[in-house]
Amino acid sequence: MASKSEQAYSAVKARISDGTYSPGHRLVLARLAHDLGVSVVPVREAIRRLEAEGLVTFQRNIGATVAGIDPTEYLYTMQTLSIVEGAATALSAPLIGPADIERARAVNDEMRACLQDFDPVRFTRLNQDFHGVLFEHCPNPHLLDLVHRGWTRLASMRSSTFRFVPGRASESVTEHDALLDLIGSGADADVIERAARLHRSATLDAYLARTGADNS
Amino acid sequence: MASKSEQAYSAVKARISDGTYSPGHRLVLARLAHDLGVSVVPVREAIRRLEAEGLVTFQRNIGATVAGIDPTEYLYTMQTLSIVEGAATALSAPLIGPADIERARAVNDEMRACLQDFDPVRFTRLNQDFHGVLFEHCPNPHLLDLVHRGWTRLASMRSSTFRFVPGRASESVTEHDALLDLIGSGADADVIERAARLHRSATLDAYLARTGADNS
DNA sequence: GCCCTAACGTTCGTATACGATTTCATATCC
DNA sequence: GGATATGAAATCGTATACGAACGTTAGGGC
Repeated sequence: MASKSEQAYSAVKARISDGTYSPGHRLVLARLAHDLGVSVVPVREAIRRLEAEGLVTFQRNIGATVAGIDPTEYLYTMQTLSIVEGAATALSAPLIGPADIERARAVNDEMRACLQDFDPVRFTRLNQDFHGVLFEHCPNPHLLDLVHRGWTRLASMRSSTFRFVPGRASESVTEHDALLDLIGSGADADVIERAARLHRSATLDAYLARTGADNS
Repeated sequence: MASKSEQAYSAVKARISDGTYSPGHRLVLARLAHDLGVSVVPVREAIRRLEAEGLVTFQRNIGATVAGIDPTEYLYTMQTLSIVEGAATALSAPLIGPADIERARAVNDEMRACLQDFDPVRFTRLNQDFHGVLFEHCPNPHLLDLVHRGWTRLASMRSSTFRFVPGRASESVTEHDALLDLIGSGADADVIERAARLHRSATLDAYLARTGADNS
């Protein structure tokens, strides 16, 4: 059995990711401890871990709250993610075989099929599966960890994802195919890195364009 | 006054960075608590934070040990650092003014002077100061945080730094000047990013060449 | 009517205590 | 003699308890 700390960590993280605890929600240690059936010490540890990942903000003698979806935070996260995802893709590319590309292609076809009856949660999941196949052979686990942290952060503010820019989803699927072509043809690492980075930052640009339009 | 957790965190981190606790050193909670004059709960929190930063490894029901200087870990950290430093430099470049460049140049001159009577600790500190000036205006705090985490990781295994490849230090100083020239001349972000990334990965390459020579 | 102050309740911070798990040494059996 | 089981010691994991800090509200003074 996992430790109580792990339980608390997973439980709170899940509730943040699925939206049960919205941004700004106050996380009272004693209350969480009661709800989860454990004492406050493991809950404290869980909260501090979540703080280290940027999912909650913690103020001494005040308490923890679920981290907000500040647009600038979103920008920072997406920009950082574009950098580490791009590098991780480029590093992984030489190790990706034809079988992997076939699997990625299959996932991408599912994403294309998902464009009708658009389900943002399912689409996001498939998107992670797609890039997961690419990163499977990533030779640098540290870099991969940074990618996963970025994904987790995005999940906690997932109201800011594809849901907001539906047109971006179909572009994304097209770019996936192009990326697979590049990898399959053994393109230079520089070219692959640039493509992967732009793939992510284009989503950010679409978001910025949309919010810019809203403000005008 | 800072909380006991903070005290414990800073104290243990400092002792890891300055080498008091060498890699592999076992960190016993009760012992640390006694030495620091606090109880075990704050020490636990401190250890978990250090674990999140990768400075210590923690095994359930077994305990914590100072993270090792596994050569592959060094490789991962340096490679990741080359990526995030490169990107951070490129993002910061447009915001760096002539006064900043002058300051960076002054720090680099200090580094050049430091090449005689080589003091690796001082040199590493000046190196961080140099890049610190460059990152001062970095528009993405997340990215900057990743850079700082990388530096901290390197500090914990600083026996793997310039001390091992003395010839690399003078190259580094020369590259610093070239980098400042690039930034001052308003070069493209791509060019600056590539130069900054190579600047870091060249140190890694020098290390790999040296250890490779040792093994043959 | 408004502001300042003080007391209250809520929540966090830390210490202590006890139960759970692992490890190592020793003794016993094959 | 070697391998395995058993015990004790060490260490971690968690619960509970109490003290400290913060925010809020009620009361009094201006």
